[in-house]
Amino acid sequence: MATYKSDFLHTLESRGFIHQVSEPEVLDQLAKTGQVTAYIGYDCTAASLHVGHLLPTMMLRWMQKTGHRPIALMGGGTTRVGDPSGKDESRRLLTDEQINENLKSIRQIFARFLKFGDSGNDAVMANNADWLNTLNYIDFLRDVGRHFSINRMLTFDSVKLRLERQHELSFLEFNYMILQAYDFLELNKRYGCRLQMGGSDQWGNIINGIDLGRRVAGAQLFALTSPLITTASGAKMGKTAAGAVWLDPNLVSPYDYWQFWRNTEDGDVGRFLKLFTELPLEEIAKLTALKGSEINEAKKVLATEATAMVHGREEALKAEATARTTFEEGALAENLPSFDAKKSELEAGIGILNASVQAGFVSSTSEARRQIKSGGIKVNDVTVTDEKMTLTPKDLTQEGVIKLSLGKKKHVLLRAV
RNA sequence: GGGGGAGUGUCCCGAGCGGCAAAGGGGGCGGACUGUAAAUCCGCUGGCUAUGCCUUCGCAGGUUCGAGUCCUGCCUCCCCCA
Repeated sequence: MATYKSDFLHTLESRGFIHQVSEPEVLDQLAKTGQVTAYIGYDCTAASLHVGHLLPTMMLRWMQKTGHRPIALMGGGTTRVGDPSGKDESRRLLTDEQINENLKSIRQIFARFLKFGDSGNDAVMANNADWLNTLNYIDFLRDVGRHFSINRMLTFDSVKLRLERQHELSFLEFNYMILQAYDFLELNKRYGCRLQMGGSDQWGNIINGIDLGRRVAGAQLFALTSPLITTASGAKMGKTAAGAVWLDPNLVSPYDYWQFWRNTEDGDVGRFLKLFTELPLEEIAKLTALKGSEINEAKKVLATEATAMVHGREEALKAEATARTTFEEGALAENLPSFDAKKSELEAGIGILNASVQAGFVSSTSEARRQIKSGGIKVNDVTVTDEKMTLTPKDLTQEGVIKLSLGKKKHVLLRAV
């Protein structure tokens, strides 16, 4: 890889964000001498962003930090179509109301990463529904459609794979790549946007936009993609048993978010520190050099930094402290997740099976039974052996709570109210 | 339109002579070992008021003491012919 002269590309490169860049020298020169505007597209199929969105969002953040202007493009229009890339089945289509609601809540999450506004290199949030929804079909075909070769489109992986595997690919989905190319063109017109970034699977789509821009507007546009992130042991990143790791504190608490990063595999710590925190590289190098179990210190730093980015430093430190008391001191931490139980019910005795379900770490009493059988459930750090056991006021600790645990990592407090 | 094939445990893939809560994987969860890691090994992986009861094999009926398995109709997908 070339060594970049611009802060922007140099930073991305040295932190491991770059997979492919089109015309790297030209882009580097542009970024060095002036302000570049770039965008990344996000779909709005969910009401929150998750860990998988973190990497592209960090790219936007670094962009802004190095003096350039980021655009977060919300796919309010394209979400109505669905990207076929890498999927065998069509995405379910969402209603406009759903899409708009999702947009609203996602907007708030973005505000934590980027400074939005109207001046200098303030970030812009655009929504492609603004231009896609009002498209006139005939005009679009004539102005844009003529530049796309079906022959060529059929060779793109996203299409080819679907066809080879004999899976359905509707015309609607087939158009996705055209719309995405059009987005690039439109953002170029509206904001002078010249660079589109995205995951490596977006390369083909981005190139389409570049071609369209050259043909229609005579613009020189650029592509930059980031590598696909998997864990050292090959699993997809950001998935846990409970599903996606959301960035919304109402969906995944700061404590759980901290825990997610704390449990990073050894082999990923260095890479993740570079990608998901803003610590200087020298410091990361020091942390990565730690051997054996000392690497746990690096994981804590990763967890706290990553959590601070999304939930604020205060929440991050609180999560760190809670983890320290719970795991390292074996003591009871007040800030563990908790749920309430009525005092009267507790006096009558709450069955451990039901309590486990209420605590949220098992989904049925049957599962609770199984966990007890294999020694996975603890009350106040004592393994439960009898599934008929009941919790009573006697089990309350001095702090007035009962600590329920599943396995070694999941702890929930029952509070009597 | 004609001929052939497929749809299985609501995470996925996939076996299944009429006795089936249904083989085997993957994934996940728990246990052991560790360092809240990985790898490895062991156990579990429909629900419930639980030595029993209830609900599951595309959908709806039927045959049978008994149906994932046989029959009929329907839906969806794929292949070949038109």
